[in-house]
Amino acid sequence: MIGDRHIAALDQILELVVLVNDDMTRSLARAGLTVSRTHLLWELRRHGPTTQRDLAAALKVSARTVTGLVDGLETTGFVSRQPHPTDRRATLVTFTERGRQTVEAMEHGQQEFAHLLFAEMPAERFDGFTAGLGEILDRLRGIGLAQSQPGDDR
Amino acid sequence: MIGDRHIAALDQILELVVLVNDDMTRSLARAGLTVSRTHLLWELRRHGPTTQRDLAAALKVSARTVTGLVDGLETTGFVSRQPHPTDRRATLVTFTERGRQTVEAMEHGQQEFAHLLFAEMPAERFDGFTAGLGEILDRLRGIGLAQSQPGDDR
DNA sequence: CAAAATAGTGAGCATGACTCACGGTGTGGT
DNA sequence: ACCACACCGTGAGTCATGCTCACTATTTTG
Repeated sequence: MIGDRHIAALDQILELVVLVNDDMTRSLARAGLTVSRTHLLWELRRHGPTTQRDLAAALKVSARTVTGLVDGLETTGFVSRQPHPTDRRATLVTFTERGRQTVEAMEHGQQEFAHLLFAEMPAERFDGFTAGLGEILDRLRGIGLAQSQPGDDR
Repeated sequence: MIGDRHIAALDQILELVVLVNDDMTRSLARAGLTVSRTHLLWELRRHGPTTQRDLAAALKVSARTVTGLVDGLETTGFVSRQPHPTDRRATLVTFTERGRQTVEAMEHGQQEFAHLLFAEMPAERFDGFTAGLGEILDRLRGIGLAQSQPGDDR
């Protein structure tokens, strides 16, 4: 029956999630980073100097969590805290030179990773994959994600 | 150029990872579970009553970590510790009735989730997707996963 | 039978997430 | 102009997950 093939495909997706997660975590550890702290650096990359409050909203975590992430990134020299020019309550988080260079190196590494995954794939298969993936993403986003219960993770 | 399409596809994959992770975590929280504890339950489901040492090997974590996971699952009533019949050093971790029912419910939920993702997808697109996904998984597994540097996670 | 290996756990550490409470600052209503 | 309220960041404390080191109890091995 068809159902079995669907379950097998879901198992493949779950394996992909695990492999990609593990790979990212290892790569980031080599660079002296964690996944959460990297999220924060990417937000800085997108939006430039940002208050901790805005970072909390963008990363969907509490303000207290951002304090901890910035503490860590400041200790290891990737970002620095600057007073906000007009609001003395707020602090602006900005890249240090080292932080900026690290993020640029990560962007380059990401391109290499994409090349590694797709470079030798026939165009037809690549297109078929992205078409299916796009549809799956639409459903995941659309269903609100809150009702379904995959119940497991591999 | 083609490279841009590859990067876009990688971004899709990273979004998928995030969405699936978040959805799983939420679903499990509703059931009173966490990802790691669920891994342990699935191992019990596959292999029946198991020593903590074997669970540690299966889950690729330290023995000490298994102690903590079993502590939590025992407190919330999903598993119980039984003395090993022949080795008085070891303990066998077994399902409680509640634990067994919970895992069966999760399996059912996973089937619903697969149905939700794939049910209305044309067979041709489904096949194209799984073909591409299979090739990507082969590369991820094969490359050892340790050399590449995606550097980012969304 | 003594020495070495194994099974589980206590203690202690780090990360990342949360809440609650609190001090300092900005803003709006009267 | 002022006071009450809202907002920003952080200290303190909690929980889950991982780790190592040290220890006891037991089994296996030489």
